[in-house]
Amino acid sequence: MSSTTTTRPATSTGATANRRRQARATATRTALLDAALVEFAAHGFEGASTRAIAERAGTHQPQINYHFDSKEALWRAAVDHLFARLDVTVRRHLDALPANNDRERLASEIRAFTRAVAELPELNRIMVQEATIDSDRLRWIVEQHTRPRFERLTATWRRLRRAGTVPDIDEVVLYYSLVGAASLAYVNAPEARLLSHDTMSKSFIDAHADALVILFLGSDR
Amino acid sequence: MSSTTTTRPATSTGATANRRRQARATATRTALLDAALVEFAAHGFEGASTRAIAERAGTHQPQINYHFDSKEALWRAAVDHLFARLDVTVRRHLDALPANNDRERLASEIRAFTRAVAELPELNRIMVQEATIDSDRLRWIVEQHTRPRFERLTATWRRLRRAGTVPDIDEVVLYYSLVGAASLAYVNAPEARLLSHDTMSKSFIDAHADALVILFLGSDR
DNA sequence: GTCTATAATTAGATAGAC
DNA sequence: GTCTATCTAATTATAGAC
Repeated sequence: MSSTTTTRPATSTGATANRRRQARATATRTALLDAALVEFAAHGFEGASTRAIAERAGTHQPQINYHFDSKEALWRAAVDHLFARLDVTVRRHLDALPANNDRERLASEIRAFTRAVAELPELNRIMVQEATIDSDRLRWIVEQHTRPRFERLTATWRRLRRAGTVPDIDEVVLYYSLVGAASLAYVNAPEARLLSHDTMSKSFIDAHADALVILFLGSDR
Repeated sequence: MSSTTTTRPATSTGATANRRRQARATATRTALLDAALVEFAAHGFEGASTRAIAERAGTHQPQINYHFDSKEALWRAAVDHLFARLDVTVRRHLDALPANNDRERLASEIRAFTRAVAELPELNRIMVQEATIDSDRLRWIVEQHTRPRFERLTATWRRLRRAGTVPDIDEVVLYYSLVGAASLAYVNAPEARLLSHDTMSKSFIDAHADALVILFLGSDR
């Protein structure tokens, strides 16, 4: 140890300093990603300022252009990060809800999805702000994230609909009705609060998840 | 007539000129309101620029501060204008759908509401962008427009729920599930188009309205 | 990698001619 | 009422010291 420090003292201290610098850099990157999610969700891509993002992350505005190439590259990295968290969150809630048959499996997926979107309101806020007008960002998010999930849900619904397990409803109608019904209470949580109800409480989320299963799959069947 | 023009020619031409100027002013105001709705819906309050709004209205940017006091005053006037159009549009669709009993009346209201939000996608786009974060604008829109409509729908649902006419679902859960299910397909219409489906077509809207009645009221009962 | 300073644009709002 | 010109402040991005 002392031999190491004596044989190459400069290199060793340089290495630990490098390690520290790199850890600090990773922390800055992560803080910027988290701050970006909040700001983009609250003000939209154009309304969010890089200064506000940097300030929320506890660092300086030029760090955004250093760690990411541009405001748009930061946005893409933040969205990737968010969808990865969605998958993890849905899976976590699914594991707690084992299912036996097709109907119970879809019921579990609806409950898990509802709990996940309640946990990650920023995701649907960003989606709804971007999906409102055609743009390069929308095209990117659709091909990267929306389409695979859209195809998976509509395929499942098509199968259950043919089997007569679910109501006779077109799959695109179903997709937007289900996603809209599951997400609006959390996207609009600040509004709901003003209307005198906290939609972020566990009791609301549980009642909401159960209600969606009843609405989309019926109470028994 | 010719006597009028000859007895007070200056006053008369001044009066018609005034009338023309006033008509032009009203046209400018209306054009600004319509342009503001599109821009605010597409980019949010902070993302929309007064220059882009004026250009879309075919006039110049300082006209906004002349006809309205500020960007925020223009936003409020545009939102008032939009909610007034919502009421007219819902009523128009309701008249076409007479109802006999409580359940049929609510079914008609769900169908009319769905068709109205499909016709006015800007309304829910603006709502979802403002309801995402607490602000003076959100508090204003909630007290002016959201709360009365919220109270009306939840009161109706409470009554039908007590009578056993509808599924046993909490009224706040119902409110956000129904509004979300009815609006997302139109709020996110550009995304839906990229996913290969035009949700603005009459056939989609009809299928959607019927599906929501089945989902929220059951297929018969 | 992080900081300060600043360049280059663009924002909302105002002044004043017509 | 409508126009051009412009003010002040805020925006994203870059340069360069450390």
